[in-house]
Amino acid sequence: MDDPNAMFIDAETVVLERPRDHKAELRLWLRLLTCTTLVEDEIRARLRADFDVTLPRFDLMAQLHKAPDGLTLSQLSSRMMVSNGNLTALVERLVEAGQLERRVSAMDRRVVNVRLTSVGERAFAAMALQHEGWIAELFAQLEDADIEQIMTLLGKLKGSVRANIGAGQKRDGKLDLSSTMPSSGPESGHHS
Amino acid sequence: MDDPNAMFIDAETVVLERPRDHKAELRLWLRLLTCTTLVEDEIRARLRADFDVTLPRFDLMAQLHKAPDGLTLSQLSSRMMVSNGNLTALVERLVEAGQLERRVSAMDRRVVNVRLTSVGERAFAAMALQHEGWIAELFAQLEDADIEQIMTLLGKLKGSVRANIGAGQKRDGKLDLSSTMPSSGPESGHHS
DNA sequence: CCGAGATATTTTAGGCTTAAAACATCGGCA
DNA sequence: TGCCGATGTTTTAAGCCTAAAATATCTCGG
Repeated sequence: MDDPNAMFIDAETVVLERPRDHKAELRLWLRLLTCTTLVEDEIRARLRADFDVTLPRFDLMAQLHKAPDGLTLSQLSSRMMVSNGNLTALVERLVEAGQLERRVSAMDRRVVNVRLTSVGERAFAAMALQHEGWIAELFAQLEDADIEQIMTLLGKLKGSVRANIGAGQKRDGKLDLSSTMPSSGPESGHHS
Repeated sequence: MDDPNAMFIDAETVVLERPRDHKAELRLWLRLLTCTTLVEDEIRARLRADFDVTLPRFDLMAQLHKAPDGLTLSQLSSRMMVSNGNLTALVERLVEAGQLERRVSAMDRRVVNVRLTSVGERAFAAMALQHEGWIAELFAQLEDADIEQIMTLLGKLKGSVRANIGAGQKRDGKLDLSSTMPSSGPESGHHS
């Protein structure tokens, strides 16, 4: 460690030898979060002002719209990426409002199936039309090529995150089933 | 629908004459939201598991860490992009936990100034180190060039969204003050 | 000095969110 | 048949979040 060459170590070498810092990734994450929050808050405000509906309710209706045969609560929670217990009250309020109907499955009495009523379907159609326009408006300064590029890069990001989710969970002794699942091994070859 | 000229309208014309559809923008928005949610949920879970801290608390401490002289509640709410009333309870809990201290400004008794205690500063330092590593881990499959590219494109997106925020508020008869404001948005200059 | 607005924060009412525990039901199996 | 572990949903406790109203204080013109 008293190597006389030490005095010749320049900035570049230092960068190579020190644990690499990851400020670039951190900045990217913060920017991603900012973009999402900006859009989300604006859409939330407009949904409220024009339709008196909250974002979670709109999201729930959107999922059901895409599945005309209805969905179970578990399917909903997985697609909306919210916790299971969350849906109970959310669905309840929309049932009360007449926007959707809920019925216990005949096959499996644990399962609750939910679908839009025709009232809910019509209400959603009107909101979805506006919503699409709002997004287009907010994104107006992006060229078609920009959109395609971000889609691709975010696709890569999504893959990276998914591949590394749960990787840190070996810290404690909890069960790790991910290695038994297709395509999401924590050690799935990553080289950079 | 039964316009006799309809038979002569080709696909290109239809595209030009119909309200353009914006499915590409919509897909991009959904992907953006997915990426953010994936990262956010994972970071939230790790902060909880390793430090027993919530994401909003971490965010609050991060803002204060960047401002060693402390911040007012208004500055905090603007930087964190959350509503003002939200902060009262959030700050209160962290004060109780000894992580930060709150004092009424001597200059202006409406103003509350908040800063990290040395305990809070140390706690945050440990968390921030881990946090940076987690983000790097989740983003590991992105090359340096990818990161730079997404940063640029998201910068453009951010600009687009900011430029169009509030533009849709003239729809109904409600008061629109935005045109009388110097420039809306959290980053606009403040005077105190 | 006074009062009208402006500004900073807190309070209120309602809703969203999670993790974890509780409850209900199902399917397999001895 | 009777139990046991897995699965689907609800409940609970705590906290986060917003919009809007209420409160407190400041600034400034008269």
